[in-house]
Amino acid sequence: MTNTQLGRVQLLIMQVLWNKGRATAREITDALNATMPIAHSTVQTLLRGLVDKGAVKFEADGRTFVFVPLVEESQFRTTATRDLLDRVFDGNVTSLVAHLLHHEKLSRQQVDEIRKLIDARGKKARD
Amino acid sequence: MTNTQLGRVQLLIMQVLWNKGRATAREITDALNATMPIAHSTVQTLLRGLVDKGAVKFEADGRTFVFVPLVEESQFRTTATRDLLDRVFDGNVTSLVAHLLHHEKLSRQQVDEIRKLIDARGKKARD
DNA sequence: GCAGATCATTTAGTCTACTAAATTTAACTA
DNA sequence: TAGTTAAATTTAGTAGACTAAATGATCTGC
Repeated sequence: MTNTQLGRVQLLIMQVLWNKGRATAREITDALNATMPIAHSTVQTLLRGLVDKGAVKFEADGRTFVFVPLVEESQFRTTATRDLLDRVFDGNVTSLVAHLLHHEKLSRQQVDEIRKLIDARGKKARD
Repeated sequence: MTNTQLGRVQLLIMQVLWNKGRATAREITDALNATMPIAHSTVQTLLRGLVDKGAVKFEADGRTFVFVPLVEESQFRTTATRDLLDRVFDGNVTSLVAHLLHHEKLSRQQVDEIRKLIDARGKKARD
């Protein structure tokens, strides 16, 4: 299940799980409430949806469930990035990078860091 | 109105408009039907939504409407990219670029091209 | 002038995500 | 064991995007 579409709040829940590794519904609710107001029952409903999607599994611990992410953050990042690429940039990675370089603020440090990434990548470029 | 959220099909409609500059509902329906089946009335409904959002305006030409994009593609790309950046990459451009370099296939030509973009960008980097 | 075509508008339904109250179930505690 | 607490489940509702049939309005050719 490497291709998982997530809703806005579902993604926030996954981020808590990626962060903690595993968590109960209550812990997730509390973590989210540090930033935004959300009812516990809402979190539970969304968690059920994530289980249905196969993004998360749960294990019984006494009478409560502990939720564990099945999809990894990097998998999700790939899905989400490819979605942007396909929908908005005609599948063209170069065109997305060009957009970032032209329209997002970058410090000299960040530009240097990106150059290093390119150099590293260049060494192992295929075809 | 530089921050426009668009639905999946609404974006396809906008892409036709960006392409042609201006078009009637019928022309848009025909263009979309080259790729996917969609009813003319669906296109008209979505166009009304785009007008409500301020993404598009229309001019009367005889008894038909000619639609004209108000939001530019590059504006939309900025919105969509920033959305990905904020939701998925913690607002960190470098981290998105790193992801692209690690997880998307790139030919040597593409890597070279990206390096050129960086060099050009590096020359005018602020702070 | 009217038949057929074409356009815009109205109406209506589905689906997904989100929201959370209300209810039920289970367990601990005094 | 009765009562409180905390969990899970059920139920219900909203909103946005998408879908398109049905209806209404206007033009065009004959």
